[in-house]
Amino acid sequence: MPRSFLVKTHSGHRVPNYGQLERQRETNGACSACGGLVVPLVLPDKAAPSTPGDPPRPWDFTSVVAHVSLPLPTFLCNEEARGASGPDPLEVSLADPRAGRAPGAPLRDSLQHLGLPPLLALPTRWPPVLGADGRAPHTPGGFRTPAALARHQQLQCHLQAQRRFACKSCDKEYGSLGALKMHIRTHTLPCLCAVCGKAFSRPWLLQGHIRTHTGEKPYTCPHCSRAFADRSNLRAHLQTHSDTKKYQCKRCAKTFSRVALLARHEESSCCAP
DNA sequence: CTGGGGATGGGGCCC
DNA sequence: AGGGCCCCATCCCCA
Repeated sequence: MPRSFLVKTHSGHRVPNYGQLERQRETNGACSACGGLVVPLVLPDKAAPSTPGDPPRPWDFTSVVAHVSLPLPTFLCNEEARGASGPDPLEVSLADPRAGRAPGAPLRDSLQHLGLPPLLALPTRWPPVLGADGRAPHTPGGFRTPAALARHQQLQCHLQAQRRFACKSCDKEYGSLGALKMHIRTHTLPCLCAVCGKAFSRPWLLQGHIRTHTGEKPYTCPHCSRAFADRSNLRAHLQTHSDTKKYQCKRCAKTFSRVALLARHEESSCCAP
């Protein structure tokens, strides 16, 4: 059996000393070539006695040190992991220090080559050094505990809700950069009328204005054949043909075709109780 | 005072 | 990301 990837065994004490391994990692646990981690790995020990049918016992495993090309996240933030090409948890290479470099074959292939079941066990305590927020370094979206992930997602949700895009020319704020850019055009007025020089914020506003010069009225009322240059004005006109006006006075129940007419009525002329 | 046309502004959505 | 479009709103003016 080719076991050239084995660089350390714990024949004296079957249970690996993770504290020692972690101290080793802190001192020289990073791969000098790619910065990946060198972590303890538990593989079945074919030499250990085992009873068929019995669950494997700790002493049935041999702990080795393996080269992991990327640290494995424990809990992923969906938002941050989306779009990121994170490593397949099984795409882990085993290092052979005697060869001087990682063999390149994924751990899954190595285990299969050895006739071993895929990834019997990764040690439960091989965490990389974690930040104060529980996030594993070099692992976008990776967290050590569900609680750390939940805290992170709650914070991200809060920050997203708080994110506003403010206009520097006035005090308006918007929820997206696109909305802010659209608003900024109302200050810059980049669309100029070639006839009178009047400036507009958007091209279609300029087009509507140009119709005042050309007299074009492309929107025709189907009831009276009256034509309009603006669709909104046609819509307002259509209200005049309607029996039921859209806006109604709450005091006298009189209806109006426009909200402005209703407001004017309520402010000045409505005397009903 | 009322009704309505004309012109324009601006946010949001879709492609 | 940007343009086109929709919809709503507002102001001005006139009959």
